[in-house]
Amino acid sequence: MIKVAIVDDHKLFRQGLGVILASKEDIEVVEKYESAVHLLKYLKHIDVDLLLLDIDMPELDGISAMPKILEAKPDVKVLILSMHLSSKKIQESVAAGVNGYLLKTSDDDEVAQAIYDVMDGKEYFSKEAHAELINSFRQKDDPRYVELTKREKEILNLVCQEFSSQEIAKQLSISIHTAETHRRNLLHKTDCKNSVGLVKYAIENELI
Amino acid sequence: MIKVAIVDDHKLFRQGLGVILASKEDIEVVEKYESAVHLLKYLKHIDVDLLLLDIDMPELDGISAMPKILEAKPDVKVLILSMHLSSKKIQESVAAGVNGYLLKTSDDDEVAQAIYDVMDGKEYFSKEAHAELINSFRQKDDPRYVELTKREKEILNLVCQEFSSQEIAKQLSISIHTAETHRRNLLHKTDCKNSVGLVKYAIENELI
DNA sequence: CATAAAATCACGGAAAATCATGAGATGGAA
DNA sequence: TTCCATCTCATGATTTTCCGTGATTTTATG
Repeated sequence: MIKVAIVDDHKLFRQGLGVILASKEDIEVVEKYESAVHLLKYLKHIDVDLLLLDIDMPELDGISAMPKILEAKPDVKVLILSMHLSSKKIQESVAAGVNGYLLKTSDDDEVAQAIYDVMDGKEYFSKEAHAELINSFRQKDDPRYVELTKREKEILNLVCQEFSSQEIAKQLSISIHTAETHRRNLLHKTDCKNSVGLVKYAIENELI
Repeated sequence: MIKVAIVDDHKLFRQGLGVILASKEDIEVVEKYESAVHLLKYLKHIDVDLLLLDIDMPELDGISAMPKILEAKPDVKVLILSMHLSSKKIQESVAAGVNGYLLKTSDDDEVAQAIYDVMDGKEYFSKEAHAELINSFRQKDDPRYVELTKREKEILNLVCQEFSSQEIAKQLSISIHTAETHRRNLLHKTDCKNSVGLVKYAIENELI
């Protein structure tokens, strides 16, 4: 029997998925947690083979929790089960060390298949996740696409908090000229006309 | 038996909730639909007492579908089952004629109770939904809260499209002074420091 | 019609953002 | 070590935004 734990803040979803998986051969739902924080509290002391992990959760999201999850239980397999079809989320998930990525639009058979695959040492990414990744690579070939540097993201964040360049400079202990240079570079890189565009860019790309 | 249909784009959720509700006395899950569009296609010809309706769905969201739902089946009861705890959504739902509002964080017992209540001719709003509504009323009593005028929303839209006051004035064939006055008033009304705040306000309040 | 709300226009000035350009310092990768 | 990206700082100019204030016209509504 594969021992599975479900981590999702929607109780109805936890309950429903639990019932569905319980009817599968070889799969046993041993635990359910309403948040990554709850999971981490008990993870070390429970016997579990695989986690079905949601991303959107209060306090601590699934991806951010990955380092601590792997620290507490290095051998546990992790399947992301998210509603988001976003290349950024998928990439972050992979970088964080998950073994697969599924959508909540999938059905019980796909979840079961993913669990079997992952427990077999393979990876499992849903068809949609795959397509989304491929698509995002195309975008990267787009000359408009550019990565922002760490510092630029930092400045962007402060801009989005309605701080002026002067205030940003003060907070980061840099010259206002530097802050303004970063803003200028941000405008160029993102191909925006003004800070209004920057906010929208930041929101669209989930940088804030 | 109460005949219930589930409308949600997450198949896992539909399946899970279906299994859970099937185990309840007096409740029979007769149909499941992956979108409001699918529901509307068949609604007229099926025998159903109550809909468990999600809000976030591709093509047509649950709230926007309400007029057509009630047109196709005026006597059907509708329970919103959403992940969003947003006073705006709740208000829109009520205005659209739903009989209750539940969160996906609730459990099977609450859903069942809500179904019984609604079929009894009562309404059912979860504790959280209630609290959120009360809270939003407080905000309305807050002197900071003000409705934006039609023209202001128009200007806000253009601001959010990265237009300068000059360009806005040109597009609307008004003086730049007028455009600036509107922007000034927008900043005051929304209690923002600069246009960056305006964009965020517009996005949060779904004005763009 | 009267009153209020909304939309319009205007002036002057301070602050901030945007643009063009150049250049030194740093730290990591080839 | 050389090279490159990043981060840093700077000057000078122009445009845009933001603020305070006040006023007229238009529109909606009781």
